[in-house]
Amino acid sequence: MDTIKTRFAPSPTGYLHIGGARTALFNYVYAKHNGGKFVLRIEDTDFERSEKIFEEDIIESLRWMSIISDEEILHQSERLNIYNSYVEKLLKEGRAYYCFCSKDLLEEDRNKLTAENKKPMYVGRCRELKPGEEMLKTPHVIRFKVERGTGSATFFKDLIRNQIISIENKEIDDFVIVREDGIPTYNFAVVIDDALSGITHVLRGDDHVSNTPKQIMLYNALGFKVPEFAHVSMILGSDGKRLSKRHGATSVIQYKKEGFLPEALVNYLIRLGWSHGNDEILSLDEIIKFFDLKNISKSAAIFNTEKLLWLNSHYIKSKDPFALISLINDISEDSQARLNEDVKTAALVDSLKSRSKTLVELRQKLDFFLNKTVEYNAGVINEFNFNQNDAAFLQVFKDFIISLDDDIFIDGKNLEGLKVSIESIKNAFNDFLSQNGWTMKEKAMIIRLAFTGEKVSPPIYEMIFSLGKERCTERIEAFLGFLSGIKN
RNA sequence: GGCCCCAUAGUCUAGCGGUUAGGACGUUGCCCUCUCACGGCAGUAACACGGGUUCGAAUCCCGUUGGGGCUGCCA
Repeated sequence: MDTIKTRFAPSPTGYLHIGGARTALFNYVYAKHNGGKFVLRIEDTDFERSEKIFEEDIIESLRWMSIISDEEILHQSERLNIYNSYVEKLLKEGRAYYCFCSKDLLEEDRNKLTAENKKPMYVGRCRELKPGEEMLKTPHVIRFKVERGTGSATFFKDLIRNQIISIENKEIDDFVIVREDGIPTYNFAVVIDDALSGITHVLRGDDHVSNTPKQIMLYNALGFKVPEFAHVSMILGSDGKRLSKRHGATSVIQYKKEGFLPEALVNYLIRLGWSHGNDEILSLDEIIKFFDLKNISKSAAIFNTEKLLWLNSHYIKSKDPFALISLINDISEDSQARLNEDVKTAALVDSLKSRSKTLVELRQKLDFFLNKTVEYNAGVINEFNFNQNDAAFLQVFKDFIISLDDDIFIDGKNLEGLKVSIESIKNAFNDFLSQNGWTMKEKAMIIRLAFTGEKVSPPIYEMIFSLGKERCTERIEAFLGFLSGIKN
């Protein structure tokens, strides 16, 4: 048996969307599971809509998900003369013919057939034509001559359904294989490329099932070995309709920008339509290890952002804070300050990572720390009836901060040291509270508000550590000032 | 319209002739707790419908309904 080889062949007419990403993933893990090869091919024969930036986006998005081509990436636009030689062959053997019907005429035919409630197909006007030299100088396309024997059908076994799908030839048009501009169409180029590059298994979207018989005819006419086919169901939007921009982010790059980790997207996408028992959390390596076409679902799946967010928060939680800092910096806008890769930032990131579903959200929660000063909001603060006693507490608390041992506030990247520091702050603070007969519960909120201006914040100890003595005392004073302002 | 495909909770799924129909997301309640989270525990909710086949069908067959795809000189 041949070594298994799969491919992902997108057209660079848009950013890589999650449906394509899932197809690429299926191809990649199937090849890898079987010790085979995965290749990428750019189907850029639609010159009108293909753009280089989309191609770059596709490659970069796949690379981000760790999906990398095992061979040089092919471009159909560079293989035009290869296709030509095969067209000649078909023409010579009478398996293809020139068609001079104008687009208007075809349109007319189609309308007529549709009006009669018939399938709009090419009527075969030029099928038996023997054009001379002069005629060939006029605009024409080349069509494949589909065998018309009564009852003739084309079939293939779909590996996902594990079932033969058969389509009668009368349902299939004499489809165009070379356009008027001499560029081959998808159905033609794809067959030649797959055959020539030795693709053994074609895993693609459900939307290609009706193309498959056409392609099989071409494989046979060209004398190529027909590969195996597996058609994966599509991803639908929350309303059960085909996924589109209406459903929010659809491109891989958008998910990256919104703070998703590639592990989460990969895990989500593979579980959308494939399963391994009750396993939910799967690394790429595990997916490759367990992957089997038998476990791919036949039905379409609705994309569910909630579950993706859950997986993303899972992977965020499992990461080292310094790794998170650099991931956040990677996706930060130019206008945003870069996070320092120091233990002060790491302390907060570490406590915030279980509170964030995306990297973007995590970064937002760091705003209070990144900003020079705090904006206090009377509305929020008035929800708590602070009085003179609270102001007095803050004064004492400030003294407590100042009294803290300077050795606690370490620098560098020492996470072990961080644990010790947090423990020291915790112990000192608890002593401070109990000596005065106070509890954490009754004092936490005012401290939180003083440090951040918000009702929600990272834990107090981490904030004391990360802000440091000076910024803590500054904020306490600023808050005290604000409090006296709203009292008057 | 024609052709093809699909059908277990709101969502993703396990199941492959005999199960109290399992897991996960979400959601609800409780516990933990300095806020918010995390975590733990508990609850919630499904075999689209109708016929067969069979001692027995979520599982096999047929039909209905519903959904999706294709019906381009796009891929």
